[in-house]
This record gives sequence, C-alpha cells and structure tokens, in this order.
Amino acid sequence: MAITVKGRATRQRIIEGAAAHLRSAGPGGVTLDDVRALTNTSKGQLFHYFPGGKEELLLAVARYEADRVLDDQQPHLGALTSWAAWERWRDAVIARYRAQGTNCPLGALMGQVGSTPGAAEVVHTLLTQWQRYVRDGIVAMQGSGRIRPDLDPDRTAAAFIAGIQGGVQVLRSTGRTDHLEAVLAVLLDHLRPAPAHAGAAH
Amino acid sequence: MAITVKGRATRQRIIEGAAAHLRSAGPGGVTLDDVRALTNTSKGQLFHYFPGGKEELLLAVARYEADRVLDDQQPHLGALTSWAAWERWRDAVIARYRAQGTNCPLGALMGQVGSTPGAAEVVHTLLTQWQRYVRDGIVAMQGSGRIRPDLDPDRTAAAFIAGIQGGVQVLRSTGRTDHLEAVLAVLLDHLRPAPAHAGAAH
DNA sequence: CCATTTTTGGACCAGCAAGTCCAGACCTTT
DNA sequence: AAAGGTCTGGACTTGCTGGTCCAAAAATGG
Repeated sequence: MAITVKGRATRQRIIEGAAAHLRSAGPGGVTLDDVRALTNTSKGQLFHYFPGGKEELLLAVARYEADRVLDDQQPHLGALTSWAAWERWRDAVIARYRAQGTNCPLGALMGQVGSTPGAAEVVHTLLTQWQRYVRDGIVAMQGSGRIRPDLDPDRTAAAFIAGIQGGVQVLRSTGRTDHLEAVLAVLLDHLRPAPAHAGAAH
Repeated sequence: MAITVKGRATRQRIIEGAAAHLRSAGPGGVTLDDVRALTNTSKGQLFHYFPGGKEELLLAVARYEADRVLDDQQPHLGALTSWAAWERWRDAVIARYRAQGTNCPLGALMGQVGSTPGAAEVVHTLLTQWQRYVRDGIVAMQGSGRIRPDLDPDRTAAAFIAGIQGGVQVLRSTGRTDHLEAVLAVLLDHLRPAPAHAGAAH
C-alpha cells in the first residue's frame, strides 16, 4: 500500500481549495494557513502530501489549472475543421474568459513564472499544446482549401496564442473582453482566403 | 520648504533601485531590506518618502515603469504616419522586448494587479494611452488612404494592444520573441488595403 | 484481532519582513 | 548664529509564515 483512496481524495481537496484561493488572491498572497483553513486540513496533511512544501503545492495547482484551461475549450479546440467549428471555438474562449472576469487562473499562474522555478515549464507546455491544436486546425483547413495556403501554420498559430494571451491579460486589468474579441476577429479574418476578403467585418 | 533637492534625489534613487530589483525578482520576492541595501538607504528614509510603506513604494515603481514603457517606443509611436514609421515602431517594440528577455517590468507590474489595489489602474491608464497612440496612427493613415477605411480604428488598436501584450507575456515564459513577431506581422498585414494583399509575408 | 502503515491534528520553532521610533546630522532661512 | 525644518541611521517590536515533529486515530492486511 502506498496511498489510499482517502489519501488521494484529501490531496485533491487540497489542490482544489488552493486553486480556488489562488484565483482570487495573487500567488504571493496565499499562505499555507489559508489553504489549511479553506480545506479543513492540518499542517501535517499539507506536508504529508506535498513534502516539498509550498512550492510543490503551488506547482501541483499550476498543473491542475493548466489542464483545465485546455479542457474547457476541448469540444471545439480538438476539431477545428470547419469555419463553424472555428467560430464556436472562438465563442467558447470568449465566453469562458468573460465568465472568469478578473480571476484568471492562468494569469495567476503566469504570475508565478518568476518566483516558482517549475512554473515556467508548466506554462510553456500548456502554450505549446494549445498552439499545436490551433496549428492542426489550420493545416486541416488548408487541406480542404478553406484557409489561405500561403500561411505558415506554426507561425500563424503562434499569433493566435499571443493574441488570446494578451486579450486575457488585458481582461485581467480592465474587466472587459473588448481586446480579446478584437484580436480574435483580426486573427480569424486573416485566415480567410484573399478573394472573399472585401467585406471582412462581421 | 517641503522637500529639498537632495530629498527628491534620494526618493528617485529608491524608486529606481526598487525597479531594478523588481525586474529580476517577482513582486512577492522583493523585500524592503533588499531595496534598502541596494540603494544605500535606511528604513527611516524608506518610510519618510513612502509613508504608505511597501504598497506605496511599489505603486510609485509601477508608475515609473509604466512611463518608461511608452517612452521607449516614443520616437516612433507618436508619429505613425507612414508605413516606414509603422515598421520602425514594430522593430523598436520587438528589439526592446528581445533585449529585456524574461525580465519584463510591465509583466512584473501586471503580476501585482491582483495584490496591490492601485496597480490595476496604473496598468489600465498605460494601456489606454498606448492604444490611443495606435488609434491615432490608424486614423492618420486612413486619412491618407493607406489603411483600409473599413477598419474601426479603436477596435483595431485594441487588437494591437492585446497582441503585443500577449506576445510579451509569452516571451516572459519562453524567452523567445517568435510569438510577438508573428502576431505583429498578422496585425500589420491586416491594416494593408485588400488589393496589395497577395504576397503578404515580409 | 494484532501488526503495520497511512492519515490526521496541532503544538511548537526559527526566521524574516514590515513597520515604529527616536536621536542625531544636515540644511536653510532669517 | 540660532532656530526650525528635513534627512538619515539603525535599533527594536510585532506578527506572521513556512516548516518540523510527534503522537494519536484510522485504515489495511493477514
């Protein structure tokens, strides 16, 4: 025996409680005592499940949140094979972040990039996966001739990632999704073939 | 007399020292003792010039850094009246952030958005000014017929801000400017009138 | 039902960091 | 030169926070 069902449940409870608290307070503003109180646990449990202490806990939370980011877009993100799918995806992204408002888990996560060593890697992995999904979508659409063939899929996908990231970033400090919507509109428009280009605005 | 020349100099020295230290360490990782040591000052001075303590100091640093962000783009950003100017501006932005690498003052600043109350407002002001410069450039270029007239200047400028913000954000965790360059390329391309559209890549 | 292992609770410790306080140096004005 | 303000230094306090430790409870397995 190495870990019981109960143990795993407790561990998960700690991660989720810490995640919830981390979303509202910044990473610097979260203390182990907060987590302890919020999850009805004791110091002993915290260090039992995360021997590395606070750093290990925060990293676990980071991974947990990173997974959720992609999962939340997942019905659409994995199958960007039609314009309708792209638009549904865009709407899902906007809706998700609008709902989240100022409390951005990824944002808080990025805030740790400087402090926690492993955080940068988690973020990097997330962004890479995210970008690959978009790239695959572009390639698929190019295959069926619905996206301009002269675009570099990787580079264009990178632009999407940057755009979304920035839109969310701005959202964090303004509370509005205007920037996110604007940049996504430009990016999507950029994918469309030149001919049908004229009346681009939707 | 309310504040002497010497006093103002000391205050400035504190701000700049704190700013330098904040750029490498995260906002959570900076202590007043660090600042004190780095600027050859004493606790007395710190609280003499920033009665509000750490929070007030960090806010002053935030304002200082925010000013620098725009200043650093300033020869170009204020006069986006030709394609050459736009490209020089883009190059300046990329060069600036490439040089800065992972140590992003604005990024560290955004990290405080959650913790320090006033930080969100500072960031918001910065982004608003920044966006206005871009919008003015778009309007000017539309006036001379060199940018598609069907674009909404504000919305498009918002897309620029989001894109740059995201590119920098990604830079913080990857160290590469690929995303920033990619999104700027897409955005600039989007400004160009439809006719001259075909061979967009540069 | 006993032995072993995991899980849990919470007292305790050490160090650190923000903030206070006051005395003395320095300036500047009359 | 005297007085009143500003500037500077640094000792000290206070509270918190991450982390340690150990003993008791609960589960597990034979």
